[in-house]
Amino acid sequence: MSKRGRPRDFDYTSIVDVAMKTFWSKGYNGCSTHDLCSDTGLGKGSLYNTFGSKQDLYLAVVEHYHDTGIREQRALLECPGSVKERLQNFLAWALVEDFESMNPKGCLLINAGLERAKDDPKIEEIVSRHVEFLKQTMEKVMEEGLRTGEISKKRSAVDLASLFLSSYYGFRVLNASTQNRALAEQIMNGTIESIFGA
Amino acid sequence: MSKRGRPRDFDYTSIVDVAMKTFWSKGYNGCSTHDLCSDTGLGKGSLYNTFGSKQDLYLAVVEHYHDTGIREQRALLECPGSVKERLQNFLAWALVEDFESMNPKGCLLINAGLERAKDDPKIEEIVSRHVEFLKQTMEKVMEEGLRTGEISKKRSAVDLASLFLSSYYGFRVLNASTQNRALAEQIMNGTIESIFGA
DNA sequence: TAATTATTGTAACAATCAGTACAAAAATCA
DNA sequence: TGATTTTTGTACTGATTGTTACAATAATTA
Repeated sequence: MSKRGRPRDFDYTSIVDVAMKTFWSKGYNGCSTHDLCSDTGLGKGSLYNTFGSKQDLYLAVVEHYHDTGIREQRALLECPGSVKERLQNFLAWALVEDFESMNPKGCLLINAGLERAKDDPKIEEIVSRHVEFLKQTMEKVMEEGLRTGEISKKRSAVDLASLFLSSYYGFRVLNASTQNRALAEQIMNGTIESIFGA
Repeated sequence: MSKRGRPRDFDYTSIVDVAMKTFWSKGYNGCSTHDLCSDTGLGKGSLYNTFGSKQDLYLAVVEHYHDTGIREQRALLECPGSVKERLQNFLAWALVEDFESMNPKGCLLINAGLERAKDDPKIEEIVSRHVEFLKQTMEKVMEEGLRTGEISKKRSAVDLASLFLSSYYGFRVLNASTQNRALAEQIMNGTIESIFGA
């Protein structure tokens, strides 16, 4: 009972993956459907037949970034090891993303939120969902730190997670817009110190 | 010894101010020269005669935002009062900007950095300069807090300033992309708590 | 007043924009 | 094989992009 008609000769998710890089490096308004076609190798017919519109493809891209990103982030935050090590690894992972990977500009999710959330409620929804997931994961980590005594019990897990969340996104956007590695390392230090003391 | 020729019948900086709002709400790639003309009331002749190009006008806009912004931020951080009050006021000011003002989307400077720093080195330069100024101002405030004992002496002013800086920008971009006021208030709490303890 | 110099609005530019029309191609199913 | 169904590439659409050309306008200076 397979489908009739000519089968498409490309893989949906690998096209989304390529389009992701195009949107990532140029932004939504900064890249054209022509850019997307030439980067993916698809013709306009295939692209519009498969994804409907530039906006819909962007949604698929951001959703895909959320899916893979939240998995990666949870893996880092929920892996074995001390709480301090895990939070350090989380920031170190972001540092590599921002300074040593081929990935062009910071966190695609926050870029999408800043550029499109006001114009596209679905983008705002995905970004809010991702941030909420990430914050909850961070809260669990902070609770563990408080339970084991790694973190002084004077502060609540919610406050700690909120701080780490905002500091993390500030880290990402400062990295993307200033490319200042020395600053990045000071922020990593300052963030870890603020949670675990001197 | 005044200039010859027909004088322009508009004020340069007030046009920059209007263009700032247009770029702020729509982004660089998201607004057209037509948008800029209709918002400012200028014809294309005047606009190009005065500013040269869309890119040059954007540079003037971001520079102007930097000028006025750094003044406002320093005033908040260097005013009389306790260090805690000043840092709280700083975040409260950003909260009003992001949730209660007519200003459209977060901090124009960081938006400009994310959208244009990779394509326009002059934008990256302005953003880096602003961030550097702001961080130095924050460092002075933290030094004062350490000197007076408001802040526990276990941490360095540089670490504290770096943390506050990143948390501040994370605050701004999360506000702009999720419009979640409850989260914003948790971040304010978490940030202040992390500096001054429970 | 006459010469000079700058600003202004309008019209136009080629290029690019997102999206569509459609026929050829390629597969499945009967 | 022949009918059906989907994909694919190409050509095209009208609208918009950033920018320029230029003549009319309006001021100053001599």
